[in-house]
Amino acid sequence: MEKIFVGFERPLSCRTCRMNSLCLPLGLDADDLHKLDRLIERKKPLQPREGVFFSGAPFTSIYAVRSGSIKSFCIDADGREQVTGFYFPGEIFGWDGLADEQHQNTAIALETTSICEIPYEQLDNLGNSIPSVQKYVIKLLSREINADQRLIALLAGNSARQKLASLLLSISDRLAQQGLSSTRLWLPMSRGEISNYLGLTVETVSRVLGHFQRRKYLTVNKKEIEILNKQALRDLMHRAEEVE
Amino acid sequence: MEKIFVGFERPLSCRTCRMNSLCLPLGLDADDLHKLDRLIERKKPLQPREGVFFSGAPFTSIYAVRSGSIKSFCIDADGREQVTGFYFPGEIFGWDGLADEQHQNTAIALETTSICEIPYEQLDNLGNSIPSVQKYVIKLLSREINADQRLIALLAGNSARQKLASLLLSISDRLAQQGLSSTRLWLPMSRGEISNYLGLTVETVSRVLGHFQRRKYLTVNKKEIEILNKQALRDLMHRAEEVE
DNA sequence: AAATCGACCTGATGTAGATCAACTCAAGGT
DNA sequence: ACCTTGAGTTGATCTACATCAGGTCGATTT
Repeated sequence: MEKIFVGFERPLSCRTCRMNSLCLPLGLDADDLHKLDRLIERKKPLQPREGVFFSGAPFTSIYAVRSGSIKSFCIDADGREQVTGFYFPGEIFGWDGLADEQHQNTAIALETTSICEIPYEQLDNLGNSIPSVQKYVIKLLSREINADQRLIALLAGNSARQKLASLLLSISDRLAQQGLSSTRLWLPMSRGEISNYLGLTVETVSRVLGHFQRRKYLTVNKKEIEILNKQALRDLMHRAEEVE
Repeated sequence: MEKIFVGFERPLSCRTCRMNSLCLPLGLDADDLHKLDRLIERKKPLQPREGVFFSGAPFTSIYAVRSGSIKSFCIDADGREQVTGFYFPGEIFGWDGLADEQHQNTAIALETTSICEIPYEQLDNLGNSIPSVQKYVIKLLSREINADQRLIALLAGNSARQKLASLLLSISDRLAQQGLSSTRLWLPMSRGEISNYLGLTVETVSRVLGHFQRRKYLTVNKKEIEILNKQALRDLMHRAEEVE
């Protein structure tokens, strides 16, 4: 009684999913993979702005992005939204609910997005019989910690140009990992979401993009970015000053 | 064949350690607790500025602070130090090495500090036979993620006053958790370390402390802080503006 | 006790990025 | 076709914080 997927994408199982080297590369044998397969729910695609989970909701699952993109954010004490992450295909999100069994963040789709839902309790049970599953969960969590700490370092000690260069390069790298172009990118999030994430204002993001364009580091066409001089952006992140 | 601890502190075992409700509250029975006990090394106290592990070193263990305090930091591409965390008694650090089996950060003692070393491989093995150990490791990691995300929100969207108020309240709360005073605190780190952590300069930290003092929110005497009006600091974090 | 040093404070000035305001442009709606 | 709406850009101005430049103080050295 195989579950049949009816959308426009058809990774019928984790076995044939082109993400499986990114998403849950557990080194499972065919039998275990089958077990994993059965617990993962391939949900129907999310509409743009549709929510995956909401702040305060009980934690039940983690999620893998299959296509599209996700932003997660929290609302702090004074009611302002704070974007905490963007997630692209092959990436896993939703860990924020694990500590207190209740989500801290809200996660919404930035565009039409399909995701796999992985019920945590079942993953946990699977982990009891297959030790590598637990280990992989731990590895994913520690990667999230490293990513967050990189962001902390970025926010604490860098200029607007450095922050934006860093974000663009990060997105470029992450898209490249799934075999997409690393130089022509489509930004699924708005300028407001970028600026919020980086601790800047929309105007500054706009001006920095203009600056990069004048310098011929890239071209901007609405949400489409073409990176022309990746090295210049990389240099910018290291040397604090730009050479004229 | 009990292990005898010869320092000036004597939590002979996790069983009698006054931290055990914070450090590893695993709900283990006497037998399992004994197993845990045997793998934990209680190291001799660290001198101020002495290192626990260094960036690039292979990951072998995680560590619990028994007394004193730790700062962790990384050196980014352009050679600048970036403080990524402060750790107080009852808190666990060292997770940053798990993802790549190699530490991203360096951790040093801020004062005379004693720590417990928990070899990760052995903890992992213990986890194979006692499921709650794995689960607790996962919980600790997800707490670290939540803490990092709070810091991200703080760095991205707040003023110098809000950042400093937030740090002081966080330290106050964490000291209170171990039954110490939440109003009289000793800051083990320098102004430079605080400013670096918060993405500010020493001068700004100094001026903000001066400002808080003039407002009678607290008194400052070198590294000794007495909080006089905790509510004012809390208000500051929420309402962006101060009432005159 | 004089000199050195490092951590911290304080004042004057500079500036990156915020804020305020006006405008363009594309997408819907009527 | 006209109006509305919201995202994005651009320019003028403002300001929180950085930077620069002295200071004080206490600990350590000579």
